[in-house]
Amino acid sequence: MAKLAGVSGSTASLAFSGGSISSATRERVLTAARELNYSGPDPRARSLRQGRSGIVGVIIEDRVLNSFRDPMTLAALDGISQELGEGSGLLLLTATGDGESTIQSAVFDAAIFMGCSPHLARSIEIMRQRNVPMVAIEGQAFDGVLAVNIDNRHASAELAALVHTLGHRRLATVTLPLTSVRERAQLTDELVKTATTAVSLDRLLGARQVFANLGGIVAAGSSSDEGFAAGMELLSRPAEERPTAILAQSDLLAVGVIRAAEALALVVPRDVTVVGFDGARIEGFTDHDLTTVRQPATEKGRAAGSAVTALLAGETPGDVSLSSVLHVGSTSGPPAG
Amino acid sequence: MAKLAGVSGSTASLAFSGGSISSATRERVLTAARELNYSGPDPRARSLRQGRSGIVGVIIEDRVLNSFRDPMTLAALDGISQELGEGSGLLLLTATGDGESTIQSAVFDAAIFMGCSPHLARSIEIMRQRNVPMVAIEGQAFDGVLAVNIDNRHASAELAALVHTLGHRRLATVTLPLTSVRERAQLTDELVKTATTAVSLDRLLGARQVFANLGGIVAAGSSSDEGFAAGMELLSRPAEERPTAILAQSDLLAVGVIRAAEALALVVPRDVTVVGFDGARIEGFTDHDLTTVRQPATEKGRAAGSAVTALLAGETPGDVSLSSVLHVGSTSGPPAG
DNA sequence: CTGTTAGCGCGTTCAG
DNA sequence: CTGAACGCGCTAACAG
Repeated sequence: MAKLAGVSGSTASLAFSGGSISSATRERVLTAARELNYSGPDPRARSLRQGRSGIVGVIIEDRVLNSFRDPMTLAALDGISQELGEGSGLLLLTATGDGESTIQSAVFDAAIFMGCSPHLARSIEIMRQRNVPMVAIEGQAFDGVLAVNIDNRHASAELAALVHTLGHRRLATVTLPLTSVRERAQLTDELVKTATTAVSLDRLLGARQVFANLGGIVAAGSSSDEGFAAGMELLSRPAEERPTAILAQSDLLAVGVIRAAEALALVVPRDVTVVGFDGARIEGFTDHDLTTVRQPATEKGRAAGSAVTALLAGETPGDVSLSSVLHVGSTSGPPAG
Repeated sequence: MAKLAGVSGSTASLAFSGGSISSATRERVLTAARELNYSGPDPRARSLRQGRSGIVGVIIEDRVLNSFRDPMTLAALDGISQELGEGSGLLLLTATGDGESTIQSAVFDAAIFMGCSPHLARSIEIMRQRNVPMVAIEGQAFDGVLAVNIDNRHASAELAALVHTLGHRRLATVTLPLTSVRERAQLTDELVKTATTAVSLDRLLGARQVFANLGGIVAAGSSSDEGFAAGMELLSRPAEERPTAILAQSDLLAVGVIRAAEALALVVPRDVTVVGFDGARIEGFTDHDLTTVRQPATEKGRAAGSAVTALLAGETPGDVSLSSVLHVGSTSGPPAG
C-alpha cells in the first residue's frame, strides 16, 4: 500500500479526491506519492468501491464504420458526448446480438442503445436486473428503457401528404434496412412483418397512411450508392410504369436516387419528384435543395445524455419525443403531364 | 452473496467463467442464479480482481463530431474495432488537454491515441507509471508509446515531385490544422515552429523537400468547406500571381479547392492543378478523379488493434509503418501557357 | 483534521 | 471436484 510510505493511511484518499484536509498534509502526501511512483487511485478499485465508473455504454448493432458513416447517428453520438462532457467516457459496444457479448461483462453505469432491435432482449434483461439505467434512441420500446424518439411516423406522413397534394399517385419508396440483414431487396409484406428496425418501419407506416400499398425497395444501408442502385431499379422503366415520385427514407438515399435519375436522363423534379428524410448536410450535393424532413439529430443525443444524467442522479425522467420540421426544397413538384 | 443460495460457495465463479466443473453442478448453479435474479459476476469486482477490464481507451483531442466526420479517422476506428472484435469495448475519451480529464480516472487496459499532440504528456506519464500499454496512431513520438504511422513525409514529397515534374513552379498548399487551435490562418514560419500535429507537419515538410518555401493556408479542419474558403483566398488573384497548382493535405480540402476554382470559372486541371491526400471515397465527388495519395486508413486501425492485443499478451511488438500509394487522377496536369 | 475499521464482490489459493 | 479463508485497492463511516 503505497500510502503507508511517507505519511499515513487512507488520508491519501482525501488528498486525491479533494476532501477536506489541511493543505500541508496534502502536499506531503502528493510528494510522497511522486517519489514512490504512485499515480493516484486505481480506477478499478475506485469504481468497485464507489459503485460508479463514470462510463456510459453506447450500444450499436452494426459495425462502427456503417453506424457512424450515417451523419444522423454521428450527430447523435456527438450530442451525447456534448451533454455528458469530459466527465465521463463513452464505451462503444458493438453487439450483433448473437452470443454473449461484452455488454454483459463490461463496466458501465448506464447504457444508451442507438437504433437497436429487440435482438438484445437478453442483454437488456440482465442490465435491468443489475439496475443499470437504460436509454434507447429510436429503438423499439422496452420495459424499463427510457425512450428518446422523433416523430418518424408523423413526419413521414406529412411528407407523403405533400407529395399527394402535388398530384402524385404512382410512387415508390426506398426504405432503410428493416432488419439486421444488410441486403437490398424488394419491399414485400412478408419483409414488413419481420421488421425489427423501428425507424424504418415507422417511416414506412407513416407514408402508407397516405399511400396505402406503397411498395418499393429496401436498401442495404443509408448511402447514396444504395440510393443509386435502388433508383436505377425503380426508374429504368417506360414512363407509363415509372413512379412519378420516390420517397427515400434518408437524404443519402435520396441523393443516390437523384443521381440515378440524372444518369437515366430524367430531370428532377420535372420527370420525377424525390424526397428524403433527415436534413443532413451532404458534402457536394449543392445542385439541388432537397425536399426533406429535418430531424433534430444532435438534440436526440443531448436528450439521451441528459436523461442518463438524470437517471444516475436518481431522478425519474420521462420519455422524450422530439419533432422534425418539413423542408420543401426544389426536388419536388407536380407530376409531368 | 447470491451464491450461497441454492448451492455452494464460490464454485459459482467457475460455473460462470467456464472453469473445469461437472456440468451437473454448473446447471444447478445457473438455475439457482436465475431464481435469485443474479446476473453473473459484477464487472467492477471482476475487473478489480483480474486486473483486466476488457476495455481499450481511444483518445481523441477534438469533439466526436469533428474527429469522425473525417473518413480516415472513422476508418481507423473501424479498423481498431474489427481487430479487437466484440471481445472488448472501445472507450471513447475526448481529451482537450486542459485539466485533469477522465483519462486519469477511467478504467481501461490499454490506450490508443488517435492523432494526439503532446498536450497529453502528463496523462501519458501517468499511464506509463500504471503500466498501461499505449499505442499512437499518427501521433508525435513518445517514449514507451508504440507508434503506428504512415509515410506522410515521403508520400507528400512524392506527390510534390509529381507536380514539379509537370512543370509547376508557383504553388501553394492548404494544410490541416497544425495545432489544436481550429482557426484558418496564413501559413507562417512562426506557426510551423509551434506545430504540434505530426501529420500536418510531416505532410508539409515532405512537400517542402521539393518546394522549399512553400506557403499557403492552414485550414481549420478537414472539410470541403474549409477547402473552399482556402481555395477562394488563394485563387482570387490575377493569373500571373495565382498559384498554378495547389497541394491540399486532405481529399476533402482538395474537393473544396476544386469547387472554389470552379466558382471562379477556372478549369481543373487546365488553369490549376489540385492534388489531395488520403484516397477517401467522397460522396458526390464524381466529376473528377482526384490526384492523391491513397493511405491505408483501415489498416492503421487494424495495426493499432493488433499491437494492443500483443502488448496485453505481454509481447513486445515494434513500431509499425505503413505506406501509401500515389494515385494519378485527372486533376493534375501541366501548367497553362 | 487525522487515523482506524470494515467491507465493496469477486478470484484464488489450499486443505479436504 | 468442493468449501473455506484471504486479499485485490480503495473509501464511508466512525473514533480519536
